[in-house]
Parts: sequence; structure tokens; C-alpha cells
Amino acid sequence: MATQRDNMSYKDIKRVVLDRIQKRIWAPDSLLPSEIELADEFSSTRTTVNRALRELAEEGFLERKRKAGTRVLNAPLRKAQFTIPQVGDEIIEAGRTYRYSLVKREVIDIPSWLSATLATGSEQSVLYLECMHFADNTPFQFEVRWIVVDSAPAALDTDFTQIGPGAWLAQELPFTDLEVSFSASQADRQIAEFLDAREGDPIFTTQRTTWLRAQPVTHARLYFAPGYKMTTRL
Amino acid sequence: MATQRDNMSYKDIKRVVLDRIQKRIWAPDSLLPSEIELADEFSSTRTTVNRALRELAEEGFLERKRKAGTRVLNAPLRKAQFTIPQVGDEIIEAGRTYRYSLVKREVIDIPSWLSATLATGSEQSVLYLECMHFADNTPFQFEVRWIVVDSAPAALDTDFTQIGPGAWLAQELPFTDLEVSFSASQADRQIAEFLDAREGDPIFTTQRTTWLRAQPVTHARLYFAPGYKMTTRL
DNA sequence: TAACATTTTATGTCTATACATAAAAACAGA
DNA sequence: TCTGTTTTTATGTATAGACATAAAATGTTA
Repeated sequence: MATQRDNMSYKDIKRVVLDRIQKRIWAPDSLLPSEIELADEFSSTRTTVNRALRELAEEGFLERKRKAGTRVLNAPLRKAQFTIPQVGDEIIEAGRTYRYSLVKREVIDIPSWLSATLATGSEQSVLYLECMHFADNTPFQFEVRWIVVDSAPAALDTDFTQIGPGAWLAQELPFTDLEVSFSASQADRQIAEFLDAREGDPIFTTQRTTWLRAQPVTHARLYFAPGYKMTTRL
Repeated sequence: MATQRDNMSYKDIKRVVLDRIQKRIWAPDSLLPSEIELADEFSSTRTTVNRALRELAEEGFLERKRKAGTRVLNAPLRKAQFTIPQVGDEIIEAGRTYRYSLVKREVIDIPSWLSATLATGSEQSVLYLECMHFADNTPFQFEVRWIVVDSAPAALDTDFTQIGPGAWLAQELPFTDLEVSFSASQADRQIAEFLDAREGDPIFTTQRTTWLRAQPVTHARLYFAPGYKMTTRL
């Protein structure tokens, strides 16, 4: 058997294929040679070529269908991956010091808009929390969170003065489904105060909802201090 | 050789492993059995187990290191994947009708802030464009775009009255690197007018910069009409 | 004991081959 | 020509075995 380092690795093959796509050697919408032909050309095996093409398809460059073959996507619907960070981690990673503080904690009946959003019963209790996250002692994020008590009874025994609900939930409760949305909202008086902003300032806002196998766990609204920018490179 | 349908597929193995993580059978930070041991348990092979674990690591559940083994991540840094959509596609996919219109088109010297952002020479020409994107004839997005002429000379021969610069670039020019950022900004008079908003309204804003192998191609600022929300599920 | 060299080991990858399967293409009958 | 059936084919996945390699663990020496 030939030794391993002679031939091209799947990464090499990815590079070559991507290069040919970018140089329009394989034009958009055109069909690539079959795995067997490519394996032959690169004197590799179908297994290795398969991995290269599969990954390029996952990355949004190719479309693959059984029997139909592998096609170059015309509008490379490139997929950006961004990690959903824990506020604290995000701040520490930026080389700043993180401080957390609990503003409010109470158990309430689930508001009707929330039970609608979560598609849960209307007779649930939820733990309502308001928290502040600071970076270098300046306001970074104001968090408003609802935790469904039935899904996370242990939350009632936690006072959340030392640990933020995000971090606590990540440790205590796994989740299976997540919905995140991003939008721009306007600072009302409360938010302006907490974030040291002016009323009416544009506020970058994230909403997150998580479920554990169809059971709703928590909903959070995260209001970022003015000037916040979420960036991804790819 | 045993036939294929007897044993567990890599997807089955993924399911089982994920389940054990979620049930805390394999606690956060703990070490999983080695691939060989797992292959043995599932009466599978190392290749198959490897694929399952590799994908779970890509999805952010596990961390793998040579010799050190496979570890359950404590804070599952879940990775949300969102596709960078073409405005038109996004609108059409929502079942609305898309209309595009060019507002302004001129060739200018590169502004200094832009040559700084792009890390390019300061003597470049850029094609400056302002465009509107409508959904069901209501303003959806106001686009401001700079295209580096040297990187895309063909842009000078295009009038952009029929096709938007985003769509045109996707067809004409591949890119290798992309930076996207999201933020909240405030509508100034011009933006308010175009988006049928009030001055001062919070505006969800995307900035995109693309390069083709270290050569800057284009920079765009996309201002969305008030109320826009970007959502991802996972 | 600290600094360096060696061994061990779990993951990373490749090969060669086989069976599985979706779907296009070819075929057959009415 | 239409409709339903069969064949073909490219991708999808599994197996068994080998070599590659980072990094932890261990051993060695100054």
C-alpha cells in the first residue's frame, strides 16, 4: 500500500476544488466530475474526495444529489457561523474585566405574551430576573429573563446574586432547541438608565428562547450598551 | 464482512452520545471513552465513531485533542449558522414581491475612512452606489455600497439600474474573505426618508466587507426598515 | 529538581472495498 | 404519447486496516 504522504489530503483537494470554482474553471451551475473521476485525477480514493466535497457542500459552495452529481452553486449562499457567547466570556475574551449584578428577582405568573411565544400553558409560574453585566465597570448589557419554573425548579433555590442566569442555565440545564433573533430597539427610560444611555438611543437587542425537547425553558432579552457591534469573520 | 444495516450508523451514534451528554451520563468536562472503546461498545468501527464525534465537536458539544482524548464542553458554546442572504432572495422566500431601484451612482476617490477599513492604497477609485430594496412596494432596505474599481473593473460598465450590486457581485466576482457586523444605528434624515421612518428611529444595520485573496473588493452598509428582525433557529 | 529526550497513546487521516439508496434515465406496455 | 417499471449511476455510508502526529506521560541526565 502506498504511504500516506505521497498523495493529496482532503484539505488539499478542498483547496484545489475551491480554487477552480473561484477561477470559474468550474462555472456556477455546472456539474463537477464524479467522485471516481476526481479520485482518479488526484490519485486519491473516493473516500477522501467524498470528504472534501461533502465539506465544501456544508460550507455552501456545492450542492450534491445522489445520482444527479455535484453542482457548483451560482450564488454561493455562504454560511456564517457565529458562536452564541456567554456575556462574561465575551467580555473576558476582549481583555476586559467582567462584573455582574442582580437587579431584580421575583416569581410571577407567566405573562400572556410569553406563554404565547413559548407555546406553553397559561398557568405556569416563571422566575423573572433583571441583571446587569459590566465591562471594566461600564454598563455592557442589560438582561431581562424569564425562566419557566416547571422546567427548571432548581432555579427557585438559586439567588442569582453571584452567578448570572445565562451561566447558571448553561451549567445546570442542557437545551435542545434555540431561537435567537437580533434587532434594533429604542432605549426606554429604564434601559437608558441602566445602560448609561439617553432615552431614545438605538439599542442592539438579542432575544433568545430555548427548549429542552419541546419543553420551553427560558426566554431572554439582552439589551446592549450603545455602540455595540457583533462581528463575524469568515 | 458484516452487512451494513446490522449496526449503528454514525447518526445513531451521534444521537446516543448527545443523549448521554444531555442526561449528564457524561458530565461536562469529563472525558469520553476512546474511539476504540466506543467502537467496541457500539459494535462499530473507529472510522464511524470518529465521524460521529468529529461532527459533534464541530457542532460545539465536544472538544477533541490528540492524545488527550474527547471532552464534554461544560458551556456548550453552541454555534448558530446563518446564511448570508441576498436581499432579493430573502424577500421572495418570505412570499413577498421584490423590487429594486438605483438611487445614485458615481465614481469617486476612495474616502480615507474606507481606505483605512479596507487597508488599501489611498489613491484608488471606487464606485459609489445608493440603492433601495422594496418588499411588496414598501421600503425594506437602503443600501450604500462602495466597490473598489481596481478589483472589479467590469462594474464601471454596469449601470446597476436593473440588478442590485449585491446580486451582480455574487454573479461576477467570487470572494474569499468576508466580514459581517451587526449593530443598531439611528436614522438620519436621508435614511429616514428612504425607509419611510422618522428621524431618530432605531435602524438595524449590517456592514459587510469582502476580499478576494487579500484584495479588498467591496464594502456595504445595509440599513433595514424599522421593525426588521433577523432570526435563526437551531 | 529542573531540563531534556523518549515512549506511549488517542485522535487525525488515507486506502481499498463493499453495500445502500435516491433519483435520473432507459425501457416496456397500453 | 402517456404511464408505470426496470436499470443505471453518483452519492451516502460502513468496514478493516495502516500510517501520521500532537501532546501527555515517563524516563534520563546534569
